[in-house]
Amino acid sequence: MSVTTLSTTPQEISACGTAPVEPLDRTEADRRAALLKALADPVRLQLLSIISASPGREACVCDMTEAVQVSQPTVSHHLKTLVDAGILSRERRGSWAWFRLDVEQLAAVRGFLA
Amino acid sequence: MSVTTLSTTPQEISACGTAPVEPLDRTEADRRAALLKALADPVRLQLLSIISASPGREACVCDMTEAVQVSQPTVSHHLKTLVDAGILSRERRGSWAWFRLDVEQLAAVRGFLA
DNA sequence: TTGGAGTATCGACCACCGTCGATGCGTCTG
DNA sequence: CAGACGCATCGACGGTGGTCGATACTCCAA
Repeated sequence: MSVTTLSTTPQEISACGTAPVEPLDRTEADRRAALLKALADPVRLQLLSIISASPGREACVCDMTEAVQVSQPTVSHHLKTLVDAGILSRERRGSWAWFRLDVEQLAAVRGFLA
Repeated sequence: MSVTTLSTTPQEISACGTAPVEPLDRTEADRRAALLKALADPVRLQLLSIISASPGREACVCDMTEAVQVSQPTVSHHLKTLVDAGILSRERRGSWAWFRLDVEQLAAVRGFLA
């Protein structure tokens, strides 16, 4: 077969002269995008920074509502988003709600960003 | 000063008994959120996976439009988003547009996710 | 120079997201 | 028990983002 002949074998050559590369599976892409989307908000990054810097990587809501410049319902909403994504876990201790960082989930994000 | 006395010193104690932690600066949080937002889309993750797996970490648009299930304008739009975020760089070679991955920018994202 | 192929831009539509005030639900404390 | 406090949920609003078809732009080839 001549080098100028177009091939129909699995090792096909595209118009610009490169071998095609299979993209990431769409389902897996959806999963990863959902995780990144949960992280892609400035207020949520601030909340995570507070929790991450706190002893035991856990913090109480009352400390966070004072630290960021949004209303209490908005803080609650953002925390729920992070819990739903599996990045935080919620635990009630009496009147207060505590949130703990899931370090493995965050490590997983760093992993597929490599 | 008694332990039950509320303090107004910098080492204040909040209602739930922890020392307050300063959150991430809002401007820096905006910067990081913008980067993560650019990554937080399944189609963009698929495009990045193609580029990342290609020799030299660069790929031609024509290979990508065939690999993902969206229209050509949409592919162009997503690539522009990644270029604007500084994750990709664009280069024209004759008729074709090539995109190269900025590995340092990705490393920076992994860095502040630690 | 003219045609065609590869990309980018435009305009529009629809869905989703961040935000808030108001309100409901638990929990502790007089 | 009643009130107060901490937090979650609801409903609504405005802004943003993903998608497409149509179209303009750019470069190469004939």
